[in-house]
Amino acid sequence: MAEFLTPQHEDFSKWYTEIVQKADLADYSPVRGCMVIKPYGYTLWERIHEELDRRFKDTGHVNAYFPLFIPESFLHKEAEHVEGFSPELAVVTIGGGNQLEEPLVVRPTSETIIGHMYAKWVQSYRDLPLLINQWANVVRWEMRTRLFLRTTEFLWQEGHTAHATRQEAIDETLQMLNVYTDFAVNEAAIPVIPGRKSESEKFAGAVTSYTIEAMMKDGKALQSGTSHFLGQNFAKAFDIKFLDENNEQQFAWTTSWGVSTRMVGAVVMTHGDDQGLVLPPRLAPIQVVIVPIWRKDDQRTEVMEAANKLYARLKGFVRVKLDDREGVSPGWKYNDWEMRGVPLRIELGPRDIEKQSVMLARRDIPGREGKTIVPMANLEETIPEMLATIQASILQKAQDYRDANIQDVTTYAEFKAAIEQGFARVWWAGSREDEARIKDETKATIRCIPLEQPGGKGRCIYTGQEATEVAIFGKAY
RNA sequence: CGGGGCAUAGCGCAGUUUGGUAGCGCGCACGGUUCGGGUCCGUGAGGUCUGCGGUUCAAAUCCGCAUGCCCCGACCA
Repeated sequence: MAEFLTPQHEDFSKWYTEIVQKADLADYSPVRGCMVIKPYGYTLWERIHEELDRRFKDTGHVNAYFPLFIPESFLHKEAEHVEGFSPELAVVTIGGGNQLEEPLVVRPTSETIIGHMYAKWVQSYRDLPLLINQWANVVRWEMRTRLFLRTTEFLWQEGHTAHATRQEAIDETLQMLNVYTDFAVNEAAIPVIPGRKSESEKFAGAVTSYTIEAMMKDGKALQSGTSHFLGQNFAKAFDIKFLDENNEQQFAWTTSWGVSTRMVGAVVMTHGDDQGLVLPPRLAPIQVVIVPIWRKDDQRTEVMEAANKLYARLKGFVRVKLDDREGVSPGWKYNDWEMRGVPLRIELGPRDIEKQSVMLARRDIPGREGKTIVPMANLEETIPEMLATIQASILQKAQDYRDANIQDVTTYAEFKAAIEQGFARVWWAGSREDEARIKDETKATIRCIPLEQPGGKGRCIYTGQEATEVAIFGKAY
């Protein structure tokens, strides 16, 4: 068999670039660092969008839309925020042929303009909490870009909430982290580690940042969603004030949280194999593909009739596609749909029709072992069951892989070895500077301080001081 | 921004060293053959060789400048 795809073990990075394009997820655009999300990739994003949006609504949030352009001065109102984002801003200076009085930045994120609006909208504690999300594009002028993982323009959702009390805002921040974790595990089948960001890794302007960190198949970490407790930083910068029950002026407490099209990259790099994508059934644009098989013309009529009937039947309860392309062999189609990561394939030929059965092939188990013959009568039960099995199975596989590549280490030598293949979990009491030195020496950073802690005390891996928490280090995307 | 590589048909490349009618594979179109794991045969369409300037009888090829993209490093969802 010819090589259609660079094997993962040979060059994971190349594998990724190739599969994203070959599976029709995205293509490069004429503008450097930007991508075109193709229909198949966009449908996957739509599935992510739907599942997240459902969870946001369930937790009391509503959607709105804020403008793409932000007055440049807004960015300057929060000191850390401007420092963090200045290097990567795209700025519009000309409009309608005239130099603008004040340049407009293309939003890199919307805390500032939303802060400005919230200040207008919030007068009383009765106006709180404000629980708004927006689905939008944002622009960050990145040095190096990669399809889905880091592009100049990307799609995301950003939730922005304002609360009357500190505790309520903290609860919101953690609630949304839980929502992300739930989504990642139960929809994307990605076993993420929820945790807190270190000082140097936190969002520009946040008091505390939380993250869900995932391990990709090359052992590197991908930050797949973030939730920030912003304290009163933005409230003070934008004057979001309200009168409380005692008729006293208070600053609001705000949060923000986001998941981006990077999630698509996470799905690709968590489950994909040398055959191509492996999509979790719950997110897959196509869950089942029917490949008809015939030899002679009379068989063709018979098979296509049966295939069309089957398609009409399945359409009611799964996302199904009938591959009726002519001129390509069934074997070619198998490979083609495997590359696109379709979880389940139905092979339907004369032999099956005769026996009133179909051949079911699982994407997550390659070759003959993944094939079973099932009676056509039970497909309403068999297919959803099989999809659920696949979903559970790829989650388990990803979790086993991750667990096998997280090591608890106590010496710096072990640490260095551990981060060559995955994550290192260590006792940590170091400073921002210690973290920077480790990054220089090993390229690894604190991915997160997991919410789930072992308790007790230990010796800090770097400083040798007494430490009360463990941190997870890894090389990051 | 530093280092490296590349730019020739939709895609992947050869041709550039040594200047002389622009080629191969895949894909695409048409016809036939095939179809239970990437069929086979035939016919055909498709190129201002990234751009600008120079050398020359003659430039994809030599020289200069520019631009774009990819990979590796510092910043980042």
